[in-house]
Amino acid sequence: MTELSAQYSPKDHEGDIYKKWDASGAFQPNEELVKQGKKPFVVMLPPPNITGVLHMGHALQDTIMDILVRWHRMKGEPTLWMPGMDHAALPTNKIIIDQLYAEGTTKEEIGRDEFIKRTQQWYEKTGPLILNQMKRLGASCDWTRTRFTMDTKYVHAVNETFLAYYKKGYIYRGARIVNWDPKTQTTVSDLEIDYKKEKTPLYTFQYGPFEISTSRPETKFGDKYVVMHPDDARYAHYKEGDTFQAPWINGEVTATVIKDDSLDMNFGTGVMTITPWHDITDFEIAQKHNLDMEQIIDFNGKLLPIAGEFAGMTLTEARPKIAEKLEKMGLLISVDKKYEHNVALNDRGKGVIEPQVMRQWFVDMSKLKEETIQVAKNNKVRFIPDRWKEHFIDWMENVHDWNINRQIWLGHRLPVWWKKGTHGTDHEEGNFIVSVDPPTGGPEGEYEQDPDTLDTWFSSALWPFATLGWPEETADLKQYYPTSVLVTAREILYLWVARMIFSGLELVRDVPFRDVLIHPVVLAKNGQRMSKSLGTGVDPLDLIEAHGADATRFGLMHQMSFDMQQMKFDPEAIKAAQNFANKLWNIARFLDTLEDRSEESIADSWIQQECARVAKEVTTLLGEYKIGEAARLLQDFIWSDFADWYVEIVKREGSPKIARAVFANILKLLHPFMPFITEVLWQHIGNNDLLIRSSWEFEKYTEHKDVNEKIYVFQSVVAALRSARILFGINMASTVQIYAEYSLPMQKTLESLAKVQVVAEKKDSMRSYPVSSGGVIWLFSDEITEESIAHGQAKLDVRAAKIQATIRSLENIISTMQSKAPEEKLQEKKQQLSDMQQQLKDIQDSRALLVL
RNA sequence: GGGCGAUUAGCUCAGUGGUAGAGCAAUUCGUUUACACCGAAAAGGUCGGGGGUUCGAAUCCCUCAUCGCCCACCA
Repeated sequence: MTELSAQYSPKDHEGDIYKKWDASGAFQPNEELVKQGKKPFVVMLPPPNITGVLHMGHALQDTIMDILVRWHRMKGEPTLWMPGMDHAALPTNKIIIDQLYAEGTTKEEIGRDEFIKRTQQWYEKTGPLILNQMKRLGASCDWTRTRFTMDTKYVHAVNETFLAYYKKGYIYRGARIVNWDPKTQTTVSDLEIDYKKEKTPLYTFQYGPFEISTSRPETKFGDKYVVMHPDDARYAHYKEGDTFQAPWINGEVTATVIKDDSLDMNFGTGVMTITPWHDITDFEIAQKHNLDMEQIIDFNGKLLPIAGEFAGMTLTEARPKIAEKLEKMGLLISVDKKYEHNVALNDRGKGVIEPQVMRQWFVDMSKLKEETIQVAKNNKVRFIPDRWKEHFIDWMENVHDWNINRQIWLGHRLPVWWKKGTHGTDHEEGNFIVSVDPPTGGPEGEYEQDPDTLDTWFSSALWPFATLGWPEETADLKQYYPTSVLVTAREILYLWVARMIFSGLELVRDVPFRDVLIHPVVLAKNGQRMSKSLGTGVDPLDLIEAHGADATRFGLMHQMSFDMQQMKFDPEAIKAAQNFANKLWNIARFLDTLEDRSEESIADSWIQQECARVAKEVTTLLGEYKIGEAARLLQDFIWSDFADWYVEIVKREGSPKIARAVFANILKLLHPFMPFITEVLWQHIGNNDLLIRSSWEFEKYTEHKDVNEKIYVFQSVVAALRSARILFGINMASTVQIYAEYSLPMQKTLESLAKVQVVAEKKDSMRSYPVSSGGVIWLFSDEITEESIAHGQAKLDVRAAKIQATIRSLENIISTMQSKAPEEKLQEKKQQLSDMQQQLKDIQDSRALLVL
């Protein structure tokens, strides 16, 4: 057995241990067990962006998954944690375009094929970075099954999905208003928009007989409808369809009155004009009433010829000029400069969204949502914490159709083939074929593939089954679908989780996972978002480097609870966890030096019993996903009970053999949380097998009240002696004589631990001191002086006052409980009261004796 | 506008009706069969404010305040 260094140095072990695990095949599910019919435990890694690097959110999420996975593996379940990456269409697209720009070229210049080649090269270069970072953290994924959303098979699954949805009529092409981002030249889904508050002047203009307010005069060129609420008394004399002439920006217009109940009568004048092509609610009104629509703004955010003299200007240029012109025409009534409204920005790149009416591909959600709502309602998919269930159902019930195509080159190209020259024209109808493979020949001539690609989430939605081989009926798919639990962040509940559920239900006919575990958001300690620009970011790899992977994991778990929506991350927690790891290390080091003796003490029974209790509780807690609580319980048990009490006792009496056996169980219990150090120590104490593959089996817990009682007396006597020593100012080095009126458990050990000598008879010169478990002990030391007695008296008064307060409250409780509470509870309180009264008496007695 | 969460010791947080807790920091003491990344002791809190229910509230209810997040988006 090699000697352990005085301190645990993670760097000396983590790399080797990880290699051992990986080489042993422990990361792969045990297929034998699957064949025997054992239910597998399966987790899909939410695929990180291939462009990404590990941040604290990942570290938290990966640790949670790894703990669950390691625990289930130890419980003897065939366990699969499937890793992979997402192609991250938008961020990668931007990176490649920037690279091309730096080289003085553009994507148009190099062409689509070359562009795709470049992205593939780039993927190969950066590919595994984040997965390798996960390995540093100890993630026990089955790397032989690593998947990427651009794998050939995965691409096939995406195409098959599109085809399947199309055949069922769930995918349609239609002219709808979409969120267009002129900056990145693509559409964006509703979920990927951020709103920013901005102060914008709110202009009120005269429009025929009406006053209308707008913050966007630059969109108003083509407005020819005024809308008001049908119940608005102010405008009751106008009828739907009435027309009137109004002088407007570029001359006289004929406007029509429309009544619609979606209007807010209390806003402004209660009348507005609409711009259906560039405003979502206006579009809805126009559709409802079958009104004309006209495009005002082009796809670069510039005004079209309809704007007359303003054509070609950007919106920001045009706005003040138009307001000025209307003012000169005498149509400007007022300007509210303090008006605040929300500006829609693209999450990625922060381009200002300019709604446009475009022909796009949509997924019709009306049918798909039904079953998804059902599985949430009947808990076939459980949300943890369950408060998210209602949110989820609410959102699902109000879900809009999903715009799935994007105007970028990077991603999964739509399996749609257009008769040459028809895409994007007015002759689209009937001129396309949806097919995984390109249509061959045909009398109609050549086809060309739709230029657009699919929303990244369209492919991510297939993750739980496309990774397992769907649409083929592979063995993996049969064995490992549905998966057990999805661990994810709140922010992608709709974006991703919802879409996986309806995709799984629709395509594989079962839910993709049973439980959805939603973890808190990691914030900086001051409550700010972690970000590089704010300087609040913490790099988990720096933490691993400085404190070790185990400490990083354990520190995070120690701080975490699923009940929180956010956790303010304190790096001190990682440092504390490092100290804990070192403590564990040194316990092992001490046990090495302990020579065998063939005796047992009650402390041995006690620690075995406590370990069994903790094992039982940790098992229960993990089963309820209470990982933070389990971590805290383990640390408390190992540090306070095992190290501070039991190890001190076993130095002096008892069975080193039992000490080692309990320690081995501790390593097992702690392994899911701190895999590296526990594995190192497991090897060190002479195990040939790997801890990662050991079994989660422990002694059955049975409570021995007599043992507990003796340990309690022992601990309280030792504590009393320590207090007394300080109170009476007795030097730590000198031995104190004591006499107790009752038998002391583990007397020899107690003498050594508390530096006392137990004498057989009470001497007159002894001073009394109360023990919290009841009774007094008597002690003598030459060092007790008049002054220290006075000090002791004062302290005892303080303690007596506290006990008196407790007694009063207990008496209160008992007197009011008499009639209502159950007898058992009453007895418990009565017992507590009599204990307290005894303690108070002991203190009063000892105080009196001190005065003597 | 709607919703969710948080508010407990200097800091980060446990604590779901019955004697207010942990870790870290700060204080004092201490090298003893591993660990000073340690041990021991002592200190620190009218549980965000107000009201209510109850014999009894950090805990349940109402209300207000502050902070954070999510959803919707109204000219």
